[in-house]
Amino acid sequence: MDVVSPELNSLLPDEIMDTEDIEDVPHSQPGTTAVHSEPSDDASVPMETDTPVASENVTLSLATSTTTTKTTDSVTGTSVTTSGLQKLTTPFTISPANRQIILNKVASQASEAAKSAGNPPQVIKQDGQKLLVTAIGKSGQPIVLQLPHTGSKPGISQTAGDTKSQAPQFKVVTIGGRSDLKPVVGNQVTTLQTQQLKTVQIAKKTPASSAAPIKFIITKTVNSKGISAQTSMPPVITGRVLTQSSPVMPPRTITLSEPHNTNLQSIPGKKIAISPLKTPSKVTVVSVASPTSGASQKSVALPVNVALGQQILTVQQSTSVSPVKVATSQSTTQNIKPVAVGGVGGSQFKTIIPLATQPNVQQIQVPGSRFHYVRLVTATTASSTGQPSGPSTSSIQTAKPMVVSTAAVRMSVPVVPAQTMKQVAPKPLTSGPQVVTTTQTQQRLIMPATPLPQIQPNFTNLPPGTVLTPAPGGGNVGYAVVPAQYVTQIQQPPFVTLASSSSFSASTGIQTQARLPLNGYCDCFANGEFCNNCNCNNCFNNLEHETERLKAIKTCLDRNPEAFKPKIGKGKEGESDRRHSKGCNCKRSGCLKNYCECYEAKIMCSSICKCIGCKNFEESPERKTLMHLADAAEVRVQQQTAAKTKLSSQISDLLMRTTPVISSGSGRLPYTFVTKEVLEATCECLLEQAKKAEQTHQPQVEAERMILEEFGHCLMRIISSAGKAKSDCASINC
DNA sequence: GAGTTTGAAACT
DNA sequence: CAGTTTCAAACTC
Repeated sequence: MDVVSPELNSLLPDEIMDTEDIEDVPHSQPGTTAVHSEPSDDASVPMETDTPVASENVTLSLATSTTTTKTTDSVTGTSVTTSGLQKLTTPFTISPANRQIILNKVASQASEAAKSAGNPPQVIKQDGQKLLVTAIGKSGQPIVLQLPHTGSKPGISQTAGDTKSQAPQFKVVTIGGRSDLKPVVGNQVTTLQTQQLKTVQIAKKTPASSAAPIKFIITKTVNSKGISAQTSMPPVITGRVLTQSSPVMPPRTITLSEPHNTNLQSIPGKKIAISPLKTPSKVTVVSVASPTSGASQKSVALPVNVALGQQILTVQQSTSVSPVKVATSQSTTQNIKPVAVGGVGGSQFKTIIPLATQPNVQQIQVPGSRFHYVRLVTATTASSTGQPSGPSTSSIQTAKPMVVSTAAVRMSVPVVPAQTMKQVAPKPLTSGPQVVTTTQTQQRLIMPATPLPQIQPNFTNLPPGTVLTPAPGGGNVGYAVVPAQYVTQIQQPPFVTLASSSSFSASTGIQTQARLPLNGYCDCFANGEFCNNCNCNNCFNNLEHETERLKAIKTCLDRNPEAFKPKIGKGKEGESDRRHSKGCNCKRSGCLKNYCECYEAKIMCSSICKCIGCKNFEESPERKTLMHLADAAEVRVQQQTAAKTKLSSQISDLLMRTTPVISSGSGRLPYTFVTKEVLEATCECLLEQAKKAEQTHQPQVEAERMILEEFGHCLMRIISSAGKAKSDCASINC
């Protein structure tokens, strides 16, 4: 069996076309109802019908009401059942010959749409294989995707149950922007099991040659129960053609025209969330059921994950023999899970409406492409002729999560010792509480950073209140360190730690755990710390209930050995990146809010994350924007701080410099009073004294003394004058 | 500070 | 393993 039709194989990227793990919808009625796409070029018979027709014009009414509408081609008898979404009716016409499908939104109700089943609103000329994409909820023009003509002869009918019949490669992708659309699970009788959709985000690092990161969204049907008459979905391919070698599956060449030029990409607000570094961990395949007879019916549902509240419109296509069937019976009850893939500008919806009966459709998020890619896998039992590399089996294969070769994707998530933990080296245990000096200023109870099978015995055997301190060169193993505030308790007689244990001596770990705050899972407990200054009620996460606490710890570790491991550890060996040990599971925050543990830890989401609509990857424009904003804010704060500091410094310096000037009046230095006039006067005085001594015939020594005394008098007068001037200025300034 | 949103963890 | 429930943190107003 060819899991992937040759056409699709030639159209889809290699990594997308990796079908090894793609789960296919099981056939409850193998060989009778399934319509299989032929790998060969002969794919002219898209519908299961006993009546050959020259042309197959199928009008489908996509009703979004709660009722399910099934339309039937008047010519071929092909009926299409749509499980509706409210207030959405989209009739369209299928022309298998030209392989075009046009979807146009109409405002009619579901019933009207059903009535219009026999009235194809549009007939497409049979001149090429096209895939039309329309925007549901918008009046935009339909998008036409041109598929390469396979050369098949249109109009050739296949009998029901013909496993070699080729489903027409009709690809209809409807993209809508209604925010109020919600998936409706009908109450009608259905032949399909309730199906659930999930999103697989395949992340890979942006290839160097790629202009933008590629993201894949793969949808698959999760059918845990057998479904009668299920067929795969018709292939719907959008997005750029990618090539990527896969270690599992050989590369495949895609020849489909690239949808870059389609209107799909030009639809505003269709930001597709890109999940980086992710493998197709979430795959949802919508089962497709095709009735083998008028009574039986196969439904085709194609889920599409779209951005921001986009809803999935499921279309059931029945290929019943009866020409016209407008009924709400035999509808498919499907649990369609809307997936918000991100984006901006409000809720939008994308709907991929499968028209063919067989192919499985997988929505793919291509990192960086900002568009949804849908991988179509045609489950068929037909001969594999023409199938380039697809597996050929005799039965429809079960779709499995696709494994995409993403060499750049970091897969392993080794957990390293807690970053926030204070690692201490074990000390030889002795009896009784021990208090050992430590370099840490504040001791905190630390849980072992490693899985504690080795530590646990010693840990549990530790006397309550034992304090372990790091030893020089200690390993990475963390041990319980009692907070400093509890050291006093420890140093007290042992009754402190055993006081309450007797009452719970028989309590199990769970019971003990239940007594702990928040069932033992408060942050303090999770962090391996005692509760301190918490608002816990009836808190047992303290030293007084150490026994119960240790039991609870043991219980937690038994249940989850990594319970006390840090969530954020280092990446794979050789990688310096920090990674979340479990990965986040964000759905609505886009991993760009602190709700996301990855984002909160300022790390990128990785392949292990299960988030939907992730934007927390390196190439994410949203993340870059946030980072830029954060950086800008930080820079701004730093600049403001620096400016304040500088200004303060400048003010201080200015004050320091301007003080002499300002106080020049009152704080004038004494030497400023020694002016030229003062010096001349002083010199005159000294000369006058010298003359006086000469006239009196005083000895030289006496003459010098008289001159020096006069110099002293002059200085005294200068100082006196200066002091007087300062006091005068001060009095004036006041 | 109250109400809402979100997602991890527990639970089924 | 997947869906549901719980609830505290994050977020908004």
